Amino acid sequence: MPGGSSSSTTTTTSCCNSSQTSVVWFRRDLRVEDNPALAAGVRAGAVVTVYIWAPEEEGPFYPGRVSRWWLSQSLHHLNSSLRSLGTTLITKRSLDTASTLLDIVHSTGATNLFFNHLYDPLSLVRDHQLKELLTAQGVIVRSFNADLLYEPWEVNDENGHPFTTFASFWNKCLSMPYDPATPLLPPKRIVPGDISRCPSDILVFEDESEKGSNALLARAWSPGWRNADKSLTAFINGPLIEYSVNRRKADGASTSLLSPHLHFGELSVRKVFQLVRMKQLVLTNEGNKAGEESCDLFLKSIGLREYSRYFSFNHPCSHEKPLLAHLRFFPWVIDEDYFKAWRQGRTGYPLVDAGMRELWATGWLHDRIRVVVSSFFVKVLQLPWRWGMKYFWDTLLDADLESDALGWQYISGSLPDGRELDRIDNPQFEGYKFDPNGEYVRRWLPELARLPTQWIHHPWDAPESVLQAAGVELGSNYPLPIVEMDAAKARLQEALAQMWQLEATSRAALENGTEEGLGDSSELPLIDSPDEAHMEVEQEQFRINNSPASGRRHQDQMVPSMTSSLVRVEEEEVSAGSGNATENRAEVPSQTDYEMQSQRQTELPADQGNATHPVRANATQHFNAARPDHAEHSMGQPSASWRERDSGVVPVWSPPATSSCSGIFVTDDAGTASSSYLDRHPHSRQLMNWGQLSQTTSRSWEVENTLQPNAIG
DNA sequence: GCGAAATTTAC
DNA sequence: TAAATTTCG
Repeated sequence: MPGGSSSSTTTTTSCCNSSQTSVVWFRRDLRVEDNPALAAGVRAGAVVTVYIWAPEEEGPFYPGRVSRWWLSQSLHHLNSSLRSLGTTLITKRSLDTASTLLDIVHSTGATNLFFNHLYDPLSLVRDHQLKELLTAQGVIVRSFNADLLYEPWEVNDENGHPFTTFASFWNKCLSMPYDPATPLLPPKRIVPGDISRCPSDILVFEDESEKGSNALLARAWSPGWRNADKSLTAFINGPLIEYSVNRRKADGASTSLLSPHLHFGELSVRKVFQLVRMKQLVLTNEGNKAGEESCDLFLKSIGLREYSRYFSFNHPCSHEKPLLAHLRFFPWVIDEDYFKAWRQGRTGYPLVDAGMRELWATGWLHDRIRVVVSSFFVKVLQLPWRWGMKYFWDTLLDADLESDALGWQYISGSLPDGRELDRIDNPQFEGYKFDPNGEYVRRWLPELARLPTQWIHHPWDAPESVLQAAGVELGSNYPLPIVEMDAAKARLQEALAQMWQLEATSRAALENGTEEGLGDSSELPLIDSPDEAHMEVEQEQFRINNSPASGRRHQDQMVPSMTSSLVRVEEEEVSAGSGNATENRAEVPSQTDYEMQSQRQTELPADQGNATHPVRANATQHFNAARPDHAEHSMGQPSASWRERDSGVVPVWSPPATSSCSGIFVTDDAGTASSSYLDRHPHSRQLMNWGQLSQTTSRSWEVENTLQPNAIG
C-alpha cells in the first residue's frame, strides 16, 4: 500500500506545500469516498478530521431519537474507516462551533479548514459567519460541494433566474452543458496531523430511556458509508429494475431505503447518479423499457432531494414560512386532541393510522404514505403544517429539514406546482390505490387484521355482522373517523374563504399606505392563480427590501452581497492555476451576510458582483425579506421547541435566538404590516399564535407512545 | 385511424 | 381535483 499512497500524492499536483495541516470538518458528509473536503485536506498534507456535536445551534431542530441513533452509528463507522486510513476522528461537544473549530485549529497547528456545503437555513447562516470569523483569524477556509449534482446557483433558467417549479428545475439539471463532478475515490492513506493537544470529547447521543428502542433499530438498519454503498449496489441490481412498477406499494420493500444514508452524506448522490445512469444504459441496450423508465423515476426522486436543497437555498425560511403569502392567513385548527390522535394513529382512517404507527415503530414511511398522512393532517384535520413537519423531524430516521420543508409546503398548497389547496384526498380511495389488498393496514393495525379487504379501508361502512366477525368494535378497539370526509370538505371550503378574505383585508391595509416607503403597490400583480401568487411573494419582498431607494430597485436586486469568501476563491483560483473543476466551483453562498448587505450593495458595482458571484439576487431577497412578521414571532418564547400543557404536546414556533429568521433579519417593515393587521383582526391571532402553547422536549413522544403496541420485529 | 373513456400522477 | 396520457371500441 505505501506505493499506492505515494503515487496518489505525487500525481495530485498541489499548490499547497505538503507540510501544511488541514482540519477537515465533517458534518453531513460522513464518508471518505467522494468527499472533496477530505480530498483537499489529504492533498494539502497532514489532516485532522473532526466532528462537532453542537445540537443547541440547531434551534428547534434538535435531532430526534432515531436520527441521533443513526448519527452515532454513522460516526462510529466513519471513525473506523479513518483509523484504517491512518488517522482518528476527533469528536467535540460544543455550544459554539466556530470557537471550537478555532480551538482545534490552534491546538493542532493547522493552517486550513476544509468542509463541505450544507444548504439548510441554519447551516447557511452559521457556515457563512464561521467562515468570516476564521478567515479574520488567518485561517484558510475552503468549502466544497459534496451533497449535490450541481450547486443551487449553477442551475438557472435562460434569464439567469432560479426555477420555481420542480419539473423545469430537473429538466435543466438533466440537460446541463457539463456533467456532475465525477465521484472521487477514497484517499489511500491519510497523514495524521498532530492531535496530541486536541483531545476528543465523548459524545452522548442517547439516554438510558432511549436505549431499548434504539436496539430495535439496529435490527433493521445498518448506518455507515460502507453499508450505504452496499445498499446502493443491492438496490441497483435488484429493486431498481422494477421500481416503476412497484414504487406505489405502501410497504418499503420496493423503495431504495437510501434516504437516511443520503441525509447523513454516507452516500454521494453523484455516485448514485452515475451508477444509475450506467445501469440505465445497460437496461436500454437490453430493450428493457420498464427498467429504463424505472431509472428515470428513481433519478427523479434523487432530483427531488436535489430540489429541496435548491428550494431551501432560494427560500431560506421555507421551514418556517409558507412560500405563498396567502397561506399565512389560513385559519389553522389549533386542536391538541386531533394532533395527538394523528400521532398515535387513532384517526379512524386505516391507511393514515397504519402509516402513523409504522412511522412511530420504525422511523420509516414510504413516500406515498408520507403524502397521505401529511395531506390528511393539513386538509382534513387542518392542523398547522409546521406541527406535522416538526413531528416528522422528530420521528423520521431520514429526517431532513430541506426535504421535509419542501414536502410539507407541497402538501399544504404552498408551492406553485404543489397540490391545490382545495383538493382533499380521501384516505379510503388512496388506501385501495396504495394498499389494494389491505396487507399494509393489517400489518400495522392488528385490531383490523380480520376485516375483509372490501371493508379494510372504510370499516365504518361495514355491516355490523362483518365487524363482529372480525372482532372490530368501532369506537372501542378502533376509533370511528375523527372527522367525516364531508365535514372536512365543508370546513376546508370555509377556511379557504376565510383565508382569502383575510388576505384581501391585509392587502387592502397595505395598499392604504399604512406602511411608509413601500413604493407603488399598484405594480403588484394580483393574486389569482398559484403561479401569480408565487410571484407576488417575491415581488412584495423585493418591494419591501428596496423601498428606501426604489429608483435603484432593479440594480439592487441583481447585486449580491460581496464577502471575503468570494475574494478568497478568486485569489485561490489564480494561485492554484488550473485546479480541478469541483474546487473551482463557487463557494458557499454568502448572501447570508444580511446585516452587511445594504452597505455592500452600495459599495459594489452591480455588474461586477453579478458576473463573479454565484448567488442569485432572488435568494438574497428572500433572506432579507422573509423575516418574521407574525404574531408568533412577537410572543417572545426564547427557544422554540415543544411545550406541554395538560396532557397535550404541541410545538411552539417562536424562533429562538439562533433561528435563521429571527436573529439575523433586521426587524422593521414586514413585522409592522402584520401587527397592524392583527390589531384590526384580533380573532385571526389564533392563526399562528402558538406561543400560548406549552413546552417540552420531543421525548414526550416516547412517553405517550409507549402505550402503543410496538409492531417492530 | 378516430374520439371517448379510462387511467395515471402530481413535489 | 384536473390535466395529460393511454387504452379501448
